[in-house]
Amino acid sequence: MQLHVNVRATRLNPDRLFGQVAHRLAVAIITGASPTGALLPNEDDLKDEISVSRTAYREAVKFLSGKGLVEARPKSGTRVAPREAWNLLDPDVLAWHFAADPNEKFIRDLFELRLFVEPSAARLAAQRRSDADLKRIEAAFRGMVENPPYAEPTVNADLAFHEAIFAATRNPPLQCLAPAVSATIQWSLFLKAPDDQFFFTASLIDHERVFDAIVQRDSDLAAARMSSLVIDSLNSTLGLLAARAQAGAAKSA
Amino acid sequence: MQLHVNVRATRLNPDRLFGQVAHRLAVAIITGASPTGALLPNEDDLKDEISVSRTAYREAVKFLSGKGLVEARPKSGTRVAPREAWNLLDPDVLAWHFAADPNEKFIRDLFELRLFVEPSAARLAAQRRSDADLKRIEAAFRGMVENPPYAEPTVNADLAFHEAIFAATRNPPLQCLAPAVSATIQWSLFLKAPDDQFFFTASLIDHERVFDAIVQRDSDLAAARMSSLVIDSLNSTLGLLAARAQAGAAKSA
DNA sequence: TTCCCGGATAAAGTCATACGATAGAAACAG
DNA sequence: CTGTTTCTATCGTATGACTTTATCCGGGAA
Repeated sequence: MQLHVNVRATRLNPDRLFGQVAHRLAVAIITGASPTGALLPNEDDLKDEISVSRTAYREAVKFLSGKGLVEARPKSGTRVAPREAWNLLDPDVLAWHFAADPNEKFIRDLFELRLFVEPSAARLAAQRRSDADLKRIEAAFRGMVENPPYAEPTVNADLAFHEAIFAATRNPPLQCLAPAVSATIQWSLFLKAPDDQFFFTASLIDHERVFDAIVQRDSDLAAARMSSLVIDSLNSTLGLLAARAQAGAAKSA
Repeated sequence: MQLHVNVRATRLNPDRLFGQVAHRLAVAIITGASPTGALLPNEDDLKDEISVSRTAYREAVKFLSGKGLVEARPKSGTRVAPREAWNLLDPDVLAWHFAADPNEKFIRDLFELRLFVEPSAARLAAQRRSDADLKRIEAAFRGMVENPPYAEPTVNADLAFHEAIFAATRNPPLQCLAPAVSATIQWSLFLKAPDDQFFFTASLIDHERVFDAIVQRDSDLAAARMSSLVIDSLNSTLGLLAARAQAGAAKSA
């Protein structure tokens, strides 16, 4: 069975010019290089900066404004919107964060959200899953087992596993949170220590236990086990963040 | 104290031409008038349809593509994306739904999500609230009490109440779910029966109990009471939906 | 017949230019 | 110093030309 991945992947087409411009602007905003309230380069000036036509630039801005990153007000200029206005759960916005340094608070917040949502999703999945859902979840799990730890197919299988559970909830708005879950998983990978065999094996077991509970249609068990999975994942990620912070401190000293 | 409302309100500027076009297209997509896979009017043909320049049209499409509603590919055309790709939690997408007939499944799904998230949010708020948060929540609650039932200021106060609780969680990604909660509240209003004094009073009591729990920093209590609030609200809304369905059936019969 | 390749083609993407409208600053008058 | 006017900068919209890309389709090779 084919793995379902990235149904709700990023919408920005990097092949297109406006997409590259949008990416540049977005990263500058998210890293804080363009602080809140800063005027974006004037639509005429930007020709000199990145030799691109006003059209492409404006379409990039429209794309970003839809996600709340910028606010274009006629005559006064296009400004970076305050962070409270950003749609942090948008797949593109989540993805752009990977171009910035890891923000521990943000990652913790995402895990916190995940801890609220994903156990409930697992509960619903246990109640509502069809056989097709089950196959899809199982295929994803096997993808995690059969590939080398932390390799790309393994990570994709991990993402597919969680996506499949969301899909089994039959709740489309809830499924829109899958990208946020994916982001935390990708952060773990991004931060991964070279050979973390222990955490990987533990993670596999966590996943298997969730899967079994869903097979058995035991909703409370599924929720509880998903909680454990998320907490284990959080702890592992926090460990990696701490290690990274230590390494950074050592280097700068 | 001023009520904080709509921090994360819709980003579409209805004064601008491209905004009107985006709204038109979005409503057609969400109502299903333009079904999945349908080609949007060709960029050249649309001049005849809605006499608007290609520029404005294209910017509207970019805006919608960022929310996953449409997908534009050279040579093949701009198509309506499948619903799984839509960002249903985006404030604009939620708002556009109000232009369509109420979709009971969608509203139930939103309530389900709310039931997973908002009690947890109330729990965090009880733990983390500052005095300023408390003032903001209280101001919103007073706004609900002091205005006539179902009047606009009352509804705004209701929205502000829930937004303020999300704000008190200090978790920005979680706060991004506030628009989804607001949407359910606005649906209740939208469907409201003329004089539903009973439900309104019950709702006030629910809100007061949540507020008290947050004041007392009793996180479990806050979560439990928020659950009750959401369930009561769900039941009330389902009742309105049923009444509406009955009325519709009677009319068509 | 089937398969692969390559050109025709249609649609979106990009560019340059022009003009309109208006928010906000600057200049000015009281 | 304050209120008013003028002016400019900047976004919004329109238009036409050109570029890029993916699909379609037909022809030639296996």
